[in-house]
Amino acid sequence: MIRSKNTKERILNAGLKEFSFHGYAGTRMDKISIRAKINKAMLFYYFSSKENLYHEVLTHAVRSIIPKIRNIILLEQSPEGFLEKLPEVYIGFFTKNQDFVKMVAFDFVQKTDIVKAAFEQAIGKEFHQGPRLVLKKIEKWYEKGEISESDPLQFMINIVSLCLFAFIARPILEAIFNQKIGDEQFIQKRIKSVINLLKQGMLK
Amino acid sequence: MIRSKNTKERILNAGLKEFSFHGYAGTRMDKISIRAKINKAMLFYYFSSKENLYHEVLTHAVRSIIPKIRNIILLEQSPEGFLEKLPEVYIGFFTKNQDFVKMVAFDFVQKTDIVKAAFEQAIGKEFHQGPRLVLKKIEKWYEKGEISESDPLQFMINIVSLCLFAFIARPILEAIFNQKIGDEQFIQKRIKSVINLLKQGMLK
DNA sequence: TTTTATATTAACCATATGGTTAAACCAACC
DNA sequence: GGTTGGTTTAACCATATGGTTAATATAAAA
Repeated sequence: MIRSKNTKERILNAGLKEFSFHGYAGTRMDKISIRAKINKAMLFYYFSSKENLYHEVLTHAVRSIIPKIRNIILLEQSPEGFLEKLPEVYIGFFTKNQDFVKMVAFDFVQKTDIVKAAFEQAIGKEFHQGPRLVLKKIEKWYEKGEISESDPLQFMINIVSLCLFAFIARPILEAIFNQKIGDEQFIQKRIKSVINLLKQGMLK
Repeated sequence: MIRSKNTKERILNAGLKEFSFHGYAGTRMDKISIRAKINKAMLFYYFSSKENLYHEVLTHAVRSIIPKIRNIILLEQSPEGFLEKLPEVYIGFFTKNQDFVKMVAFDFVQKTDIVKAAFEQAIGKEFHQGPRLVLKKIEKWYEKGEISESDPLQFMINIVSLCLFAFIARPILEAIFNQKIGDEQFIQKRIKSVINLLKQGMLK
């Protein structure tokens, strides 16, 4: 036992990298094993199947982001604070976890069941309650006349779009506009731009 | 000849559907042939390889969107008009071409070379010139004091993010917020919300 | 009607790929 | 030292998959 107790973790890391580069269908089990520097059979020894490994990799990654976001999303009581802190935390996380973002992005497009399941499992009951509470909170802000967007869903989509899209579409944006995206300078500009737009555009 | 002169088109349509559902790696050639109701060998007879078929499907689709966007993006001279018309055209197109959006979205994440090549081929020289001109135009708007965002790249990313993200992330957004996205009502709300946010948030 | 060139198909092929197995390995416990 | 039980590996397997081929069907030209 314990011959190399980090084997499982090595597989998880290698899996994240491979899945994020090639998506579920495009990922090869032996490539993962090569990256993890172990025999391919170990993948099945520890994770029994490709689908299960994928699920575990995803759950593993999701668990690391939830707490950070939850605090802001649930605790922040003013729309100003909400619109100032969320972009910073979101973008900061996405910048430092581009593999994770890529992997989830693949699932945005389809395979929703697996991401959904991973989120549900990682978050627990709050998975359903959380979003509902947030939407309610936003609704109240509008009723009190603190924000100009009447539809809380649109309000949230606006925020998430601005924070996430650039990092998902990074390669194509770089190709079209012929500029580097993702370096420190860009990140700082992006955060500022998003916060400005959101505050000026949605606060009353 | 001409036994069924729409065979090629049938393949392209079936290809678009399959690629948009499963991505490049996840798409099976025989599934395409089944959907197109022809023998699998026809795919190779007309398109010689999976990669080439993918490329043709993409180019085919890209060609249909370019002219619409180009007009607004190049001809519109006022930031108000720009921010009012772009979201309507973008979102309108994305709504009516969700398969295309899905397919390109897969490539956003990686495989950029192929999308880029398809765009380049479909657009021609303007591929490089177009974006540069737009950025310059935006820069001038800022210099004249007509908009508040100083960085033209951020300006464009803000617009595209707000227009596109919801349609790419649709499945996961529906799962998290437990609401339908994509019906006529949502689309109209989305267009309004985006235009409002952009005008209020970026115009001076 | 025969010829010709394209369109279409069923059967086939080589290889890639997810997954299995049986044996070897190795650390700890007796 | 020998036994035990989790760990690791090389070799193997069944099937899926992109791609080919050779034969056939068919519309139009001769």
